[in-house]
Amino acid sequence: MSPATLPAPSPADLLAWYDRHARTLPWRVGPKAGRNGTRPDPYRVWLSEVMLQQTTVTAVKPYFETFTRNWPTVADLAAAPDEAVLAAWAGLGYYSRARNLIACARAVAFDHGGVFPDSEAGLRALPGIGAYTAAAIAAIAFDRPAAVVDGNVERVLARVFAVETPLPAAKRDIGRLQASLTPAGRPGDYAQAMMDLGATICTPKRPACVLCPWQACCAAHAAGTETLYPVRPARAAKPERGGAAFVAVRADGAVLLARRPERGLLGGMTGVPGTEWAADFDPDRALAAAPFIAAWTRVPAPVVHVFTHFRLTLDIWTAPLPAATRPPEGFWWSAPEALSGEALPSVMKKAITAAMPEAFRPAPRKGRRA
DNA sequence: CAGCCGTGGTA
DNA sequence: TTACCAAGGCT
Repeated sequence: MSPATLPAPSPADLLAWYDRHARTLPWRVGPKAGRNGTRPDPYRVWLSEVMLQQTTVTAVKPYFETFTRNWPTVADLAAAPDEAVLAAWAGLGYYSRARNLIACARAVAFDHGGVFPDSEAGLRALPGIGAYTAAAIAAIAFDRPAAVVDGNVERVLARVFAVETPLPAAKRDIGRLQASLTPAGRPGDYAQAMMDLGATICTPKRPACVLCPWQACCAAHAAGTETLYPVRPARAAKPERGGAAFVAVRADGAVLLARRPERGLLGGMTGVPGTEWAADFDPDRALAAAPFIAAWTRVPAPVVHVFTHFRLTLDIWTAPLPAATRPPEGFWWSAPEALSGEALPSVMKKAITAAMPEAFRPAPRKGRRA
C-alpha cells in the first residue's frame, strides 16, 4: 500500500478536537480558560506529571488533592518532613519518585528562589525529571514548543505512521516525528491533546477510530492493523519469590514497625520486620529472622503480591506481646490510631491486614453500632 | 542498553 | 486467572 495516498496529520485538527473533548482534570487549565490567558501553576503541573509517571489518572487524583491541600506551594512541600511526604505518597508506588520529589522541591525552593526553571534543559537537571517530564512541564506550564513523548504519543504516532521498529528503539524516530508535528502556537494544549487522544480514543486494546480526528491520516487504520502498533518485544515470564513477615501486636493493639533501607525496593518506606524476599526462601527457617522470641503463629493464607519484576508469596507470622514490651533497636510501636498515617506500602498493609483484619478499617464512630 | 522500581484496573 | 499496562527515571 502507498502511504502517499494519506494526508499528513494536522496539529490544527487535533487542537480543534481537544477544544471540544478535553478531559477536565484537577491540575489542568482547560482550552477555554487557556485562551483567556490563564496559565497553569508550574508547581501543580510538575506535581501531577511526577505522580502520573507510569500511573493512571484515576490512581493519581486523590493523591494530587491530598498533596495540594497539605502543601499548596513548592515552598510548603520543601519545608515538609520527609516522613510526612512519604506517608502521603504511600500506596502510589515507585517510591523513588517520592524521594526525588522531596529533593526536587528543595532544589527549587532553595537553589532556584522558589521558581521552577522555564526551559527543558533547566527542568531536566532536577531530580526525578527526565526527558518526558521536562518536555511536558516546559510545554504545559511555560508554553514552550517541546516535543513531548510519553506512552500515549508513542502509541498514537506508531499507529499513524505505521512504525515497524519495535520499542524502545523506535523512540528516536517517534521523537523526531513529534518534534516535526509540535506547533509553535499552543504547544502545551497540543501535548495534552495527544495524551487525551491516546487515553480516550487511541487506546491500547480497542481504539475508537470512528471518533478519531486523525482517522483519515492514520496508516495503521487504513490497513486495519491498529492494535499491532506499537511493536513491542515479548516479555519474560515473571519470576517467583518467597519470604516471611512478622506482625507483632502488643496488648494495646500497637504494631511493630521499622524503616526500610533508603535504596532499593520500597526504599525509605515503613514496613514490618521480615526475611529477605528470595527465590530460594525456606519457610522452615523463617522464624530465625523474627525480631524477638515470642509465641509466633503462622497465618493460614499467605499474602500474594505482584511487583513489576517478580511475584511475591509472603508467609505472615503474628504474635501477641505484653503492653510494656520495648521495641528492639531501630523499631517502634505504632498505635492503632497512628497506623494509617505511617508510610506503609500496599504490600505492608496487606501483611498487617492478614494478621489483624481490623487494622485499616475506619475507626467506629461513637454512639453507633456496627 | 537493560534491569530495577509499585500498584490497581481491565479483558 | 493470567497477562497487559498507565503522562518514566535512574543506574
